Amino acid sequence: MNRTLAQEVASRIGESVTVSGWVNSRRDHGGLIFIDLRDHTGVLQLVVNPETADAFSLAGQLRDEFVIRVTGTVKERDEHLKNPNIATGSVELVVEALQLLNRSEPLPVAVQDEGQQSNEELRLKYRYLDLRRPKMQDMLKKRSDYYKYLRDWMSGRGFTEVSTPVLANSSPEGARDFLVPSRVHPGKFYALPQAPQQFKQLLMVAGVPKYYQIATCFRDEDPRADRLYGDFYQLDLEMAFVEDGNEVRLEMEPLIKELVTNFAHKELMNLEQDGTVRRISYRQAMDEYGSDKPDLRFDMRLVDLSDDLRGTEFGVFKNTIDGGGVVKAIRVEGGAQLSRSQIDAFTEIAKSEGAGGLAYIMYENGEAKSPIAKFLSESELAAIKQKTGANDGDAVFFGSDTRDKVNKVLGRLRFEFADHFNLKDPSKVALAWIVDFPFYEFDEKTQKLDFGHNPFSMPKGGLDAIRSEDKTAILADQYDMVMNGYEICSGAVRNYAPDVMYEAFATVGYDKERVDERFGGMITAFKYGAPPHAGCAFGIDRIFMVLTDQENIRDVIAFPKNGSGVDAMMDSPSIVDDAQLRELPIRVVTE
RNA sequence: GGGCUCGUAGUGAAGUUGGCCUAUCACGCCUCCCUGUCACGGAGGAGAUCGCCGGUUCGAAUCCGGUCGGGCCCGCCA
Repeated sequence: MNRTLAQEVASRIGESVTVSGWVNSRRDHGGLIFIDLRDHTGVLQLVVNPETADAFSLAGQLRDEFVIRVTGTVKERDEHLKNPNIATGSVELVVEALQLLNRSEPLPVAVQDEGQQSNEELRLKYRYLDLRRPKMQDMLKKRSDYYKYLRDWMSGRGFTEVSTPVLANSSPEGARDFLVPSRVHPGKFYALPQAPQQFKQLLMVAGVPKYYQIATCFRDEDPRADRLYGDFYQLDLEMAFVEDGNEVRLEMEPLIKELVTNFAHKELMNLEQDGTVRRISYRQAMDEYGSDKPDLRFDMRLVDLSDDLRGTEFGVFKNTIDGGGVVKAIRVEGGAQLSRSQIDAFTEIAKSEGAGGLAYIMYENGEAKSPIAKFLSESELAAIKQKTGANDGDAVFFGSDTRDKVNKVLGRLRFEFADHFNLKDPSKVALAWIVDFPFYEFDEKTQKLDFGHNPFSMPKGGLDAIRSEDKTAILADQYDMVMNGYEICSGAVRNYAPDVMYEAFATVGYDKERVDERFGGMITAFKYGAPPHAGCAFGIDRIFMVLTDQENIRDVIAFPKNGSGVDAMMDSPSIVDDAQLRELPIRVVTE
């Protein structure tokens, strides 16, 4: 039997075809029945006449989502019967034989894009039904094309795809691991890799010049709208004989730019004159945008006014500055139109980030209106207006606290104001590399030095730098790519020198034994002629989410877990048999 | 672990300053009518202990306490 797809039918007028699919809807006129048949290519109207008695009586019993196979003749519709709203609207299939392949109970979720959409809890529980929706079918297809694009591109650039183990070793320094007990070695555990970090570096030692893999990564950390619980995918890559992060960045930039323009058909903005992706230091990103993953589709930079307000009469600012803090401001174009209650809402957001309040100035009719204006001198007001670039109709909001706190508060407000004023143009993509991350960071809570981002990256300046006095001033040749406010890539030039590695870990309190215990395999390998190398990993689910205008990463995944790490459809995680546990051997202790 | 928020027929919503709620509407479901609809139309019908437990009250979907579940955010994510 020849099988035809719904969308092919239009080109086969006069022919007899057989089509299978689901009943999308049925319109029973008593003496004539229309059925919209749906398959993965679209919808096709079937017409069933009383003349075909068997088919007609069966058609009357069909319900939504019944699975059928029909044979009939493709007929061009009379002009006045054509439906321009559907792709196959100029034809219909006059049914000669109808076969019921399977029935369906009324569905617990909506499977049509039009009209009501079920809540996500139900959509996830009945994901196999939710995936019937044309939007989801589209997503699955696009995602497949996307993966092919990635693989073709990497392969075309001379990268070798290597699969690394899924049963690996625990690395407690990073995210929480998923542990897998070993039956053969009672009491010992594998861990699902958070990333194939060590394996890919070992491939460099092995002499693979350019490695890549679409790698499954596992992390047992609480999810977010842009971060899945459990497992997710990275385009993981590494290049040998690279000592400068620029080499990796320039190698990979074109892929991301192509994805934006050729694959997603969006407009790139914010590029350098020479067409490369802009590079911003971590320090600059934090100071100017209040974030290490700024959305650069809009400007709205943070402006430091501490010097201009050093002698101010306004107590809050004065105390902050005298105490070593900073006063910064952000200009919101058109912000003067904000209502009292809207400002209150933004103030609440500021407070939730740790601000005491939210001072502001509204510029209206040539005047600076503000509850704090009376405390500020003419010259101070002039400096604020000039430095922020505020015009009539704008508003300026202030943050006053330690530098990090102010950056955090104003960075959040920048994000929220952009939402409020619709500054996030979905047709545009702004990319940037955030570079020069601090190698170490001082943790206020534990009062200890810790790695800033990635302990495997090479400190700029090597051994000498690590031994220097001010550890927090050491930079790493480490780079993140940001896309419209999302971190989509993280990478580094790696530390391939055992002595630098030991020293780097010693600074945060790891002795040689502990380093050997944790990363012994890699350190040993580095003793046998490890080439310098660098690489990175792209969060490809997240990129796909941005490229397809989704705000939740679960919407680009076939079978995602919910925010509690539960797969509502499969009901995992679940209890296992005692027999299984005994074999491992593991005992579950509950309170 | 913390903050905010949501939970009402199979589905999506309304009602939430206590009484007019014996809970409203749309889709879906069931019965019947209908030969050109395409979100077909028409007539009728069934379907909800208002997430769960407790409290306040003459009276609770509505107020209070607790609890369970979802979502977003903070922490966390080398």
